[in-house]
Order: sequence, then structure tokens, then C-alpha cells
Amino acid sequence: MDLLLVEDDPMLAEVICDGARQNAWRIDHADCAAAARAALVDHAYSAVLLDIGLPGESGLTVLRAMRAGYDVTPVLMLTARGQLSERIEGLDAGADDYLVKPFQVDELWARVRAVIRRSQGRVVPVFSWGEIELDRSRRVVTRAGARVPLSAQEYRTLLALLERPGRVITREHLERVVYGNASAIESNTIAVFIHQLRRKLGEGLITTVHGHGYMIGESGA
Amino acid sequence: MDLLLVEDDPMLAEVICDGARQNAWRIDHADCAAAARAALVDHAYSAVLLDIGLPGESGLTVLRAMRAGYDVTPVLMLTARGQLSERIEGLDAGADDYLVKPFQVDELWARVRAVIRRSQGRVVPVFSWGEIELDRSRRVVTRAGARVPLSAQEYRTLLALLERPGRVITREHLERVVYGNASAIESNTIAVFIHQLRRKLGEGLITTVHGHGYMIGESGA
DNA sequence: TCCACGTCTTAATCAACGCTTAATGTCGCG
DNA sequence: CGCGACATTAAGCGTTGATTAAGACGTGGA
Repeated sequence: MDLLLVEDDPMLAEVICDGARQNAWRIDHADCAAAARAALVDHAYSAVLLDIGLPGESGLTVLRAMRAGYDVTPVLMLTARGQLSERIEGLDAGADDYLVKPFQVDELWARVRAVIRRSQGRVVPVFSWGEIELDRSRRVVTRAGARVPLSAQEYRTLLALLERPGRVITREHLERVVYGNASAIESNTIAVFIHQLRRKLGEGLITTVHGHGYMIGESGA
Repeated sequence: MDLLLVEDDPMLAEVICDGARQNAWRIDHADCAAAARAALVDHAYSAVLLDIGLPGESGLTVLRAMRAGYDVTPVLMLTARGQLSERIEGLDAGADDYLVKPFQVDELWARVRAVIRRSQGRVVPVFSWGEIELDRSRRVVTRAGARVPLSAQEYRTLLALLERPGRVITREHLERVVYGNASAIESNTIAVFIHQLRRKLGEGLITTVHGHGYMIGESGA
């Protein structure tokens, strides 16, 4: 049972994290939207506890980005009292349930269990192309059944490509995926990751589309 | 969700681009009419945010050129306060909505969503002739189902021809499409692109109309 | 605390590609 | 038959991507 907590209040975050660990659940903590995005790319969680009222970028945009990317991980919103419109927006955006602060932690765990139980019928997708498989729930990539160890950035780059096989992914998009929107990057890191992926996964997999970006599959050749 | 922003003020452009990315939308930025034309040829956007008061060539001419070319992408005009006649002209020319500067960015996003929602019924056309297909939303050309890789200039040339099958397209028009109106070209580049297209897509496709230009379909077929 | 290791970034160099040009060959029209 | 319009090549050049290797950085273990 892996959880992601997105919460900017360190006190509350600590309480929740401790509680989760007492339930013998793994929990990661992101304190802002950018960190949450990065974590979501890195790992397939059983559920996300999402504080909507984050400083800067709202939690809602994280949720929308997830759903826009066909990420169906259950999301439990944490909202402040009285923010009714936020809750409505959140449910519209694809949240599975919400909890109004302040709340009893016991109720939080009950809701988390309920949300996860409801989602059991769903399937966490395994992306694949040819002999390459990427299992998001285990964060594992295999080639012809053999496990291929990838670094975090390599994994994110590959995932972004595998999510839309047959379509060109621009370098700009890859940078946003790898660096969580705040691209303060200056050099050819993406080219390096592509190079590593080709080395580890075989040459034929990733096609270069000159002047546009990279692509997996359907090279037309 | 792909957007094109046409705006010459770099400050405002940056604000809008950042906002779009926080919404997890892709956005391209053109700072003049010529760049906008080129971008519109290269890609089928979900919507265009068009500043009317550009230096040099007005945004209105971009809009008119789009509609004249049967491009139905939703267009949201950005106009300066008080320029009522501009707004009327813009709506007449086929804009879907307008926003008066200065505006709240939140309102901008609301309008963009509205404009896109209204346009959902529409279809981004896939141009085709015979066994050739051109998919603007993916920027992909296929021949009998097989993907044909085209360079940027080849793609633009083909699109211009495919937009009006059975009609003669002059070399001047093609140059304007390929070089975004600022044709600082001296030689026979268009002839070269036509040659490459014929080589990649088959001889019968493009007909030469001596003394006038080129054409796809009819007559020779 | 310090060292070893793997990862990430930078930068330099090399290769591939696309665009333009121009020279030459071919066709159509007057 | 001659001229102008178009077709076909191939070479030069700049841009883009590929490939390295070395340094910075952070983490975990001794």
C-alpha cells in the first residue's frame, strides 16, 4: 500500500506520515505541486492524499494533469472548511472523495481504505512496445523479460515516450516531464538520456524526428 | 490541449505561457504575424490566442488568412481597451471571442476553455487525396497507410496543395506559405520541394500547370 | 566523518540532416 | 527552332542531434 501525501503544512504532514507508517503503509510526502508531479511520474501509488490549497500552484492543477494523462490513481482531496466551490471543482476534475480540515486521522484512514477498495477493480496500466515493458506499479522496466535498471530521469523519459507511442514527443515536453515544469536546464541532458535509453533498450526503439523530437514505434520503415 | 499564442509583448507572453504550462497545456509562442503563419501551417492547435495589435502586419490579416484557408481553429482575440472597431472587425473576420487588455489570466483560461468546448463538435480535418493522407493534429503524412517522413518545408508545401485539390497553387503562394510572407528567397527552392514530394509520394500526385503553378488531383488523374 | 559509488549535468567534438544554391538537362510553347 | 519555364542533381553550409568524457553532486555505508 503506497501513498503519496501532497501537503504544504509540515506539522500536519508529519502527523499523517507517522499514522500511515503505524498502519504499515509506505508514504511519500510532497510539499508542493511540482514535487507531487515528479513523484507521480516516479511511482504508481495506491492513492494520493491531495491538499488543494497549496501555495503557488493549486492542487487542482495536479489532479487535472493526472487525469489528462489517464492516471486513474484514486485521489482523496483535503480541503479547508468552507471552500465548497473547490470541492466541487475537485470532484469535477476527477477526485474520488474529499475530507474537510480539520479531520480526525482515523476518519482519514477509513476514507483511504474505502477509496482504495473501490479502485481495486481498476487496472494499473503496464505500458509496452515490442519486447519492452514498463510496469508503473513496480517502477520496473524489462526487455524480453529481463530487468533493465534505469535511473530516475531515464525512467521518466521512457514513460513519457511510451505513453503515446506513434506520436512525436517534443524535447520541450520531455524536459517538462523530467524537470516538473520548472525547467531551469541549459544543456543537452535530454539527448543524453535518450542515448542511455537506446544503449540499454536497443537501437531500434526510439526514433528521432529531426527538428521535432522523439518517438516510439510506427517508424513507417 | 495545444495552444498558439500570438503576442509581441514578451512580458505578457511569458505570463501567459507559464500559466498555460501550469494547466498542463502545451503552448507555442509566435511574436509576429509571419511566425504565427508558419506555426499554424506546422500544427493543428486546439485554439489560438491572437493579439490584434501586432507591430507591422496586423493580427487581423492572420485571422483572415486562416479563415480564407478554411482553418476553423477557435481564435480568441486579445485587443487593447477602446479599440471597439477592431473587435467588430475581428468578430466579422471569424474570431470566436475576444478579451480586452488588461485582463485577469484566470478569465483568459475560462474563455479558452469555453471556446474549445464550443468547438468540440468540429473536426480537425484530415486532408487526403488518393492513397495520401495528411493528419494535421499529429503532423503526419501517410501513403497507403505507411508513414512518410517529410521535412518541415516539404510538409508545408504539401499542405498548401492538399488544402485546395483541383485548383492551381501559384509559386508565389507556396513561397508565402513556406516562408511566412517574408520571402527573402532568391532561387528555385519550391521546385526542389516539389521534386522531393514527388519522389516520396509518387509521380502522379502533383501536376505542373505550365506558367501558373502546381496542382493536386483532377486533370491528369 | 569520510570515502565510494552512481547519477546528473556540462561541454566539446563528431556525424547527420535539411535548406539553399547553382549548374545542367528537358520540356512545352510561340 | 529558339527561348523561357521547369526538372533534376549534387555540392556547400549551417543547424541539429549523437556521442563521449569529465566534473559536480548527493547518498549511503564503513
